[in-house]
Amino acid sequence: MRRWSVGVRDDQRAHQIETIKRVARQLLATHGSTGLVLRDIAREMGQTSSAMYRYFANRDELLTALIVDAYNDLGAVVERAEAKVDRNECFERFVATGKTIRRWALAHPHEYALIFGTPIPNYQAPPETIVAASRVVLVLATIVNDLPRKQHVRRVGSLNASDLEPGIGEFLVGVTPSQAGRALATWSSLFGLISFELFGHFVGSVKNRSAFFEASLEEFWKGLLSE
Amino acid sequence: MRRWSVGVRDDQRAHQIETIKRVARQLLATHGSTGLVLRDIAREMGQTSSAMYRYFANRDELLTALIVDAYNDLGAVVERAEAKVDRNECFERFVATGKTIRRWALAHPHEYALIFGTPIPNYQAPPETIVAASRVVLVLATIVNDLPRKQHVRRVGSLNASDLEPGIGEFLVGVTPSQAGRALATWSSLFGLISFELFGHFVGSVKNRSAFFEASLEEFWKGLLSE
DNA sequence: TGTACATCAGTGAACGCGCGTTCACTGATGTAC
DNA sequence: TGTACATCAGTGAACGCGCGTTCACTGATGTAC
Repeated sequence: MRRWSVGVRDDQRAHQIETIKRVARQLLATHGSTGLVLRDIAREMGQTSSAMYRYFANRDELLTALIVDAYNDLGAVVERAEAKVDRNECFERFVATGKTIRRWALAHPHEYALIFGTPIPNYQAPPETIVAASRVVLVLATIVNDLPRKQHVRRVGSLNASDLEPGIGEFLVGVTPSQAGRALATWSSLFGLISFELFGHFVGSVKNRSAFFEASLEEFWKGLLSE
Repeated sequence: MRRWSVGVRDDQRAHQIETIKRVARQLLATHGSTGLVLRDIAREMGQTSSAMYRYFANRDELLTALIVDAYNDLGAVVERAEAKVDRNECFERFVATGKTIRRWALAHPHEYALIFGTPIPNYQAPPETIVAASRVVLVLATIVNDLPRKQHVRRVGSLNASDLEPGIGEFLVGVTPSQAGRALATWSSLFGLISFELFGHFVGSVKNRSAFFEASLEEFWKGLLSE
């Protein structure tokens, strides 16, 4: 029978897992996703590559852990930033959320690419990533849910209820499917802007990326609501 | 001195280069960007891997060729589709452009990822890719340029002329920088929508992706113009 | 409290594989006179 | 038109390297009685 109190060994195990992931994130940041090599992580830690298999069954499991962590890290940072804003100021909450997502993306470009960039070939994301992924989405959804006058959320013209998944009603409450569609499009636009910037598609056109992002963010909000 | 008429050898050479790229695109489509392996391409062609070096100095050069081709293919397809629409119907031209980009992306997901997804680590895009990249952008710019009443293009509130690169004025003519910013944001939103769909971020929320895209496209256009 | 045993972390060598790239070469095709 | 030479496509073997993963093992740490 397993002891239910957490002993020294368990502590060290958890600590070691954290170290592996920290080093992995470091390599990710310096060498890109190609640099995520088990042997390099072990070398960096002064250990053998086979030691890694005490903590992760294989490379994909480590990758999953990093993806889940990235979603959670972004989620936590955004939740914290958004929570600081007056609950009644939905626009300010939206701006804080957007700016925080962008700041996190710029600070962790490779982790951002991991979760919002090209899917990794031959890698199937397990369900646990979906749970972690929903955190940021939930922040944005809550802002819409907290709007005092929901009828002001613009509809997406020719969108029917059947065009969206039924589950969407649990996230976005008190709005019509057509309005939910507008919210989805707004989020997609937000991440589109960040991806375009991060992946180099504003080279030669946008100079002051922060100013452009923040100005666009404001317009996205205006577009979400009807005057 | 080189013969200026193109001989049989030159024809065959050009044909061989096309074959290599075609096979490479096939492998890209079936195995993702990881599947882009010189040895596999050669094997598929019934040749030795070293034979590839008659046509491409190294793997990066082939990659560049594929990227340039992808941009040009997308550009050509979009140009053709957009040209079919009545020049006076700017909205219809925008819709045709957007729908064609999406259709191409769905038909060539890995080529789309190559040019609009996560940048490839340790790969520096040479200037020739930028030229090819500008074709699609130009189509979208021309639609805005052809608008009869440009004052109806919405401005991006707090955007200054200095926030954009000066060269933007050569693409988007007759509009203020603030209006050009709105156009840029619209394009970014368009590609954001496609990337979100392709990279799996609408799983669990959007069911009928075509309907959602087309409905959103219409809203993007409305957002571009003030009533 | 002490002892026998079980559990776990980490080692080091090896397996099997695949990669991009080089190089000396052969034979076919084109070119110059 | 014929011949000598240059150019080119493609071969096959090899280099050097790195990868994920396995496996028998050693020694330290925790557990049960």
